[in-house]
Amino acid sequence: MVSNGSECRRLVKIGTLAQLAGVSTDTLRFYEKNGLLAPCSRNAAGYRLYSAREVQRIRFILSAKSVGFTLKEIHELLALEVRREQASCEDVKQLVDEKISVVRQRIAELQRIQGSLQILSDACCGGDEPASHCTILEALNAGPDERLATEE
Amino acid sequence: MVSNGSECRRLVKIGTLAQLAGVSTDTLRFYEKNGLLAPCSRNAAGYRLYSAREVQRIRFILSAKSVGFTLKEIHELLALEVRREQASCEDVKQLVDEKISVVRQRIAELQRIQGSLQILSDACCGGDEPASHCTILEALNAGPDERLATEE
DNA sequence: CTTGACTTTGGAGTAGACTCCAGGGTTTAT
DNA sequence: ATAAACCCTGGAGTCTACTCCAAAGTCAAG
Repeated sequence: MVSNGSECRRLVKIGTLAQLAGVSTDTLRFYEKNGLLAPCSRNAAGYRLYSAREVQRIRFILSAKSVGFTLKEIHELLALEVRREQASCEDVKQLVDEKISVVRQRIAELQRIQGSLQILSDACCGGDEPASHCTILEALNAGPDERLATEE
Repeated sequence: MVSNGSECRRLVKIGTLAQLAGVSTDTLRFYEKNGLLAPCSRNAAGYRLYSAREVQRIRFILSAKSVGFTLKEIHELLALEVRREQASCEDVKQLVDEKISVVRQRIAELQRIQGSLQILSDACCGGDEPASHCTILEALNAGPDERLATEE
């Protein structure tokens, strides 16, 4: 189970990386084909070998994916690279700042949804309000005002 | 204040709703076919008619979609409905609370990404740090904990 | 040395979420 | 009253992101 070869320098094969990341080997090859995740090297037999860096990379990919970034967008994020001495620095900064505002917007959307779900949850069983009926749309409508001011 | 049964004053046709929401009419019909958004009625010619309620609904759908919910998940969110007097209340509450934790997790992911992008942005041109090179992965690393424990 | 788990490539198939017709009927502005 | 603009249905096509072979090479244990 645990590889003993101390010569291995922590390089892992595709199956191990797949298990670490919780995806299939097919998915890893698919990501490679699409330029998201290349093995750092191959062994004599042509087996893909991955280092800790790639473990980190696949985790980032999955994290970004879980919040709705497309593979193309993730590719862009991963390609972002600041080199202070280069003239392109300003361009990169602008790009990054655009991404930041996208992310902020998404966080705001999620917070709205979370708030509505909280109202929905509070309206249920626990509260003393006369609400006998509530959906997420009505909760969204109720918004920050109008209703419970109960803070945690 | 009190909205009566017939809110039929301002019914719009599919093209108008599409424009309001910034999607195509095809998309609206697609959502209808998948149970996400039905017109509140049809006119004599069979044209779909939508009320303010549906405007709100499509906006919620798009908002949820933009943060990575699938149409199936959105369907579930929209189906969430609390009726205090019903026995199902506890079940619904549990479901809602599960959704809340999913949303919280996504917010946390996005905040991590945002933090990394901010580091990336700060590393660029403005900062006084000796960083001559920075990627989002390195920014992620630098972020909360300096290092991830590689479990093995 | 054999067995079985693992890896390779390439290519086909699938689910989700649209997107784009074709061939018709309806509404509206001039 | 007629053309432009809109709407209808049904079905085919597209794109993304996998997922699943098949045929063959590699490796570790017994």
